[in-house]
Amino acid sequence: MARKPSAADAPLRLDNQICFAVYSAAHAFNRVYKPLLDLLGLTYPQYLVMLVLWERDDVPVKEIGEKLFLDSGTLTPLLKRLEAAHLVKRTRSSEDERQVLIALTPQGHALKEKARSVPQSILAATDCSVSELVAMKDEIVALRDRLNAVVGE
Amino acid sequence: MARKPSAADAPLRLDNQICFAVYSAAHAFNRVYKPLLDLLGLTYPQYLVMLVLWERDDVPVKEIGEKLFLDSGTLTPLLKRLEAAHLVKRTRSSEDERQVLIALTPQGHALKEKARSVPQSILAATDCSVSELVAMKDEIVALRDRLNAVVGE
DNA sequence: TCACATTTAATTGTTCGCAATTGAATGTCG
DNA sequence: CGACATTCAATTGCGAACAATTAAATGTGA
Repeated sequence: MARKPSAADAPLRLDNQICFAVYSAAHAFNRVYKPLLDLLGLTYPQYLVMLVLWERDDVPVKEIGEKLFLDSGTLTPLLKRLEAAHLVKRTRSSEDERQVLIALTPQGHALKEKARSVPQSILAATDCSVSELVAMKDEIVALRDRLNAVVGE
Repeated sequence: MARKPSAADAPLRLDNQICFAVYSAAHAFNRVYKPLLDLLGLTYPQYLVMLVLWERDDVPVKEIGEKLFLDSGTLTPLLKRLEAAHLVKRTRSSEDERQVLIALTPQGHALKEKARSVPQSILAATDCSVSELVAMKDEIVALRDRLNAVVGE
């Protein structure tokens, strides 16, 4: 039973799975980012949150979650760690007391300058042209959005 | 100080990051897999281990780790959970007592048949042609391998 | 043979990621 | 206005993921 490679098994072969490609590529990115982000004192998900805040400050947790596809169970402890590192401040909104607004501290703002060298280091590690990467990124985003549409976002 | 959108900020914008595309696509895949794998009683990483074992049985932990890019810190507890679920058996190799060999139980073997419908459901969720997916997969794998080469695998 | 390095899993501790629940604030509808 | 549902963040519990360390088995070289 299932001793020799069978054509019927092809869909279950690891190397044929796009999702394993994506899964393992995500981990590979993480490993490349790690030493760069260690210099900033950030983990990769924390870096993503900082990217959001460097674009727009004073944002409710909900909005960060929508941009990063993460929920409060992930974000609440992560944001508390960023607060403990003096990079953000968490304050309950006065208009709507259900919301918690996340604002950068001066140190959080300042970290942006140190982070500017990161994307270029990553680009070098990919050994790809910018146009290739943009094309791949657009394809992957389109795929992601179709997947999220199925789950029902 | 960084009030209006600046061209210098483009590399730090979330939407320009291929790695966020990959990261968020991996999570999107996970969400699509979840209800399918719940029927098998597996998590996604556990499913990956089972894919490896369905291809070749009686494999040392090390080899599973190399195929999935995971280390013993991740695999040891995961394999213990698969053993607790009666899907695999862990036995120390007699030739080399450092190695632990992972073998499928009859239930582990049988689960392969239930899993055959999974890849097709995923394919449907992507709303892509097979050839498109194969092309993307190959690109992503090539990128992953270049990234892993930089870290030094 | 014996000291030493290497290999392999297991362990410990920290951080994600998510499902499920809780509790407070807000919205809605009769 | 008042019962009810909804929204939002926090919390709890579990399963990854990985760095760092440990311990045992094996390999290597003097």
